[in-house]
Amino acid sequence: MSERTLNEIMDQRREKIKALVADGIDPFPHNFDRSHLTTEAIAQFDEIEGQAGTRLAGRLMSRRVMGKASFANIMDGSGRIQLYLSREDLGEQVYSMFKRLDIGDFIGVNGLMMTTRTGEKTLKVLELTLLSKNIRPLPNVKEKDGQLFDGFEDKEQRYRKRYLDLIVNPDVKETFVKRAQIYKSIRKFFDDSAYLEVETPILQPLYGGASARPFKTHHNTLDMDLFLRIADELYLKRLIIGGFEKVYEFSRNFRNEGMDRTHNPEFTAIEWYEAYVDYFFLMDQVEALFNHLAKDLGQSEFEFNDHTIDLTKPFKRATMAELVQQYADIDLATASVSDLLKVCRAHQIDAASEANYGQLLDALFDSLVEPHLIEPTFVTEYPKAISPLAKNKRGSDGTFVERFELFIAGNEFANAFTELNDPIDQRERLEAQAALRAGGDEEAQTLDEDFLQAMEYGMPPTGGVGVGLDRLVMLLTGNRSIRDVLLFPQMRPETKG
RNA sequence: GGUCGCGUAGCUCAGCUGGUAGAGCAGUUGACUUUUAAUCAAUUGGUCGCAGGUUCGAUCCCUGCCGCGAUCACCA
Repeated sequence: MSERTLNEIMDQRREKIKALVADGIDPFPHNFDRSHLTTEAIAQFDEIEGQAGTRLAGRLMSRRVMGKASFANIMDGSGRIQLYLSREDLGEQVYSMFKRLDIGDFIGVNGLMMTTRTGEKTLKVLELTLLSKNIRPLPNVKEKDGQLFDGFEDKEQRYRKRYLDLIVNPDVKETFVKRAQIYKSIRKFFDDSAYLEVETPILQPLYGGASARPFKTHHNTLDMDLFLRIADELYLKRLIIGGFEKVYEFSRNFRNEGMDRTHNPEFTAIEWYEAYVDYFFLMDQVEALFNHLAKDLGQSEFEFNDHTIDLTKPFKRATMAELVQQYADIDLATASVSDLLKVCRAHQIDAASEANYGQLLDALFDSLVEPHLIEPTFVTEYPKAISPLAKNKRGSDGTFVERFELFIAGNEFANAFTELNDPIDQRERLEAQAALRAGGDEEAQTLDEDFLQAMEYGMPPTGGVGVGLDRLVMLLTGNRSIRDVLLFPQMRPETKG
């Protein structure tokens, strides 16, 4: 990093500030009254053309000085507009101040709309006010007809300095505007169905509701360790027990695990719970939610991971066993645990020799089936062994539970079950998880005594769903990396050497 | 965590399997009153990611480290 060169540029700009102050110009005034956004001024051109008093503000993005007259572009939150400035209109002093401005400065202008010889709607500037001085050079970007030249493309720097990315790369802004639309659309979906939006603790004395390793922190006054939540499930269920019959939460979760294209240490899930419904209801509801999102975004097909996904067609449904049977080519009606282990070994699938039927089925599913699930597909009937919070499949021998996951383009998008509400069964299952933990499984769930007590007071039949929101945003915005849908993705600290 | 690739000016990139670096833009100075990646002329700017090693000599070859990307393993 050549600090020296950069410092020269920055020194020059600091000197400019001193010179401006010496001339009685405030480089950082406190406000500016705008009459229009840049895009409004263009859209309302016919009404305001030629009328003085059009006041715009924004960041100076480019400049073309031709002696006594200049063109420039400013950018505000809505877009860009061209300015025309001349010595004749501004006077010697202001015009020469303009010539000493830098790309990146904020300015306010007052003038009138006109059309240039080449037909571009342009503000002819009669008054110019410096609003904020830049001292650090912006990435140098040329733009023509919406096309960018040179630009700011270093992925690492774009994530580290997202503010620059937002200034310079317009589609980045679009992704986050869309993310906000998606949140709004989800809220509307649930609010319109009489759901209550709730907030539950992020700092938890025990963590649960998912299988993952947590972040740990410490509260000084209480002198106790706390965990950042890995899921909000157990708290939402307490609310169902408490009598809120439909609740949802946008839950920022934290998992102390690996990072890659689809995993950030903190991420957002939406979870919702509804009393008296089962997973059949939830499947229809999830499908309706995805439909609703597609409709709100005005789109039915989405490009994601090299696939075109239609969210408005009916989603497929199949049991996990059917899919494993199909893709692993085994007859599950007769296959024993050791048969499943053999198939795992044959496909080089990592499986412990003491793994049970459910774990092996899940391992086969992950490796052999998941990648094939491109069209939206509900996979139903999960093994009980990997689902400690889900209710037994009705009319079955207890191997399977009433659970489904939604897969799109080989990725999981939703996880839901008919919730286990039998406090005796729940206690046994969490005790089994605790035994696994004692045996060294760091991801096994903890036994939350307060949660079990809550359930002992009685919990109605309930259905619950979790959807990974970041992945959903990836799907709906066509981004391949979770970092592209998070404004400030987690990065390793940048150190010298 | 494993494997592969990348890291050169503020930005975008060249740099011959070794002789201590170039361009465009940005910046600075000058010309130019309808340009739009404005143009023209001149000019500043570099610990070539960091640390070692090989060599008379390293941006280039080797080793380690740091960061990023892709991919595999685990998770949403």
